[in-house]
Amino acid sequence: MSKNIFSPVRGMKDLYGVDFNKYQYIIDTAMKISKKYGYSPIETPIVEHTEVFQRSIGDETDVVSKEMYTFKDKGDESITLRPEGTAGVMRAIISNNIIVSNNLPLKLMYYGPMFRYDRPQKGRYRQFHQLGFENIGAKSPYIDAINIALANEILTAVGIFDCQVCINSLGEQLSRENYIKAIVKYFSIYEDKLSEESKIRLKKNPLRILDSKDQGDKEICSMAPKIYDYLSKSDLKYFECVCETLSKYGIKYSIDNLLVRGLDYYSHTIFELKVCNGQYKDAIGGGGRYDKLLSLLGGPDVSGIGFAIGLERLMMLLNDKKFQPKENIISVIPVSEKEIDNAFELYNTILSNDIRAEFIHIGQNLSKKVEIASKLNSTILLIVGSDEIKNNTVTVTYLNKTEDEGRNKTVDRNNIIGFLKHI
RNA sequence: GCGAGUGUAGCUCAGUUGGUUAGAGCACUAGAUUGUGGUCCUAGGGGUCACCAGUUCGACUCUGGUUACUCGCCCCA
Repeated sequence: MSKNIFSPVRGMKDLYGVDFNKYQYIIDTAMKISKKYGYSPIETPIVEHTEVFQRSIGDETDVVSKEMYTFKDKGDESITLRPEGTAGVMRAIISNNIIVSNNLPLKLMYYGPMFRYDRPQKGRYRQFHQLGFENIGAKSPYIDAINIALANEILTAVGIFDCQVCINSLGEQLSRENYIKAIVKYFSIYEDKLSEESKIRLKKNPLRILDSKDQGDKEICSMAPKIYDYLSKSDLKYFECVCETLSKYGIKYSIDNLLVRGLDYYSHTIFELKVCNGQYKDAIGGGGRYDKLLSLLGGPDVSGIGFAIGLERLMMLLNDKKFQPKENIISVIPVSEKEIDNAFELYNTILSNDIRAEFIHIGQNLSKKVEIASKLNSTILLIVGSDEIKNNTVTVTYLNKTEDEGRNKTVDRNNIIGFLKHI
């Protein structure tokens, strides 16, 4: 097919049918769980000042440097379609003066479309959806563990059971800086053997070398200094407490010293939720603690922790069959034009009793109308003809039954609502 | 930004070393005739073979370019 304006813009897609049902189900489930944990919903604008993302995510990250949808508006202001949710939520906290104190955790959840100008592929779109949670104000290993438990609970509730929790710690800023110095020193020795990408990372974002999927890089990484030797005593104790608490919760996790994050604002506990079911093995969610994010954006110096789940990736893992609608759709059918008004009256009565129904009056003959009803997946027909009107009855036909099973049934018109409610 | 693969009917796809009028299944429309659809039968509609150029007597088929989609890499959720 040649290009036409009726196909969506590259990397964008229409959400409807089974996928829409999956989306709705995930949001509903997450909302329910979020209430239990004391989160309240927030919806921030899709567009923010470009600086909001530059300052929080980090200028050097790929997300900011090459994946953002950035435009000049008519006032010559640089604005950006949000590539993730956390930055906007932090900005909202500051601009609405939502009170955050060190011992009063503020818990917010959000969901909606995010935009990254990236090459589309399986489970990745330029407009995609995330569901995220932010817990701001208090810093404690217990809160970190609860946050991970929450992420895990949502996935389990939705029906993802083969999910693996990977955690790591990036420590306080000073610990991290020392560690980065150490790995730069280490990787510089092997610079010639590193992949081309990692050579660039060495200068731009050395931590990301640890995350490389290149075989050669992996071998070099296996001998690299580990962050645990560079964490301060309190950092280490904090991390150990997070792990112990998770164990107490009964949450299986694995410590991955090579786990790093793509956004610059993370510190301390970071985690990722991976799914490994053979056909697909990638992170469907991830997050971590951010000590300096709020103050970076001009807010109070308060720590927070959050995570986000990629909804398209999650939806991909859900079984289509469970999300196909299967209800008993009722169709009201007048036999001929003479009965249209009478049948329409019946149709309205049904609707006013909050029962879903269709009114099928277009079609040359009864045969045609039944065919239309059938194509609408209607299983129950209410036939109104001259005989029915005369006798004040309705003929009920079950399209999913055979003649032998009692396909047709005559019901008194006055009892029809009661009859339908018991189906 | 890099690599690979695909593009033929509404959908899923065939299409012989290049040769008349490009096919199948499903879907669609009608035959159905006065109150019953789904399965069987019959007929019918529907294609600039993604686009542009080149080679050739002749191109869906070969070559080059463009474009779109899909899948990887990078990156990320």
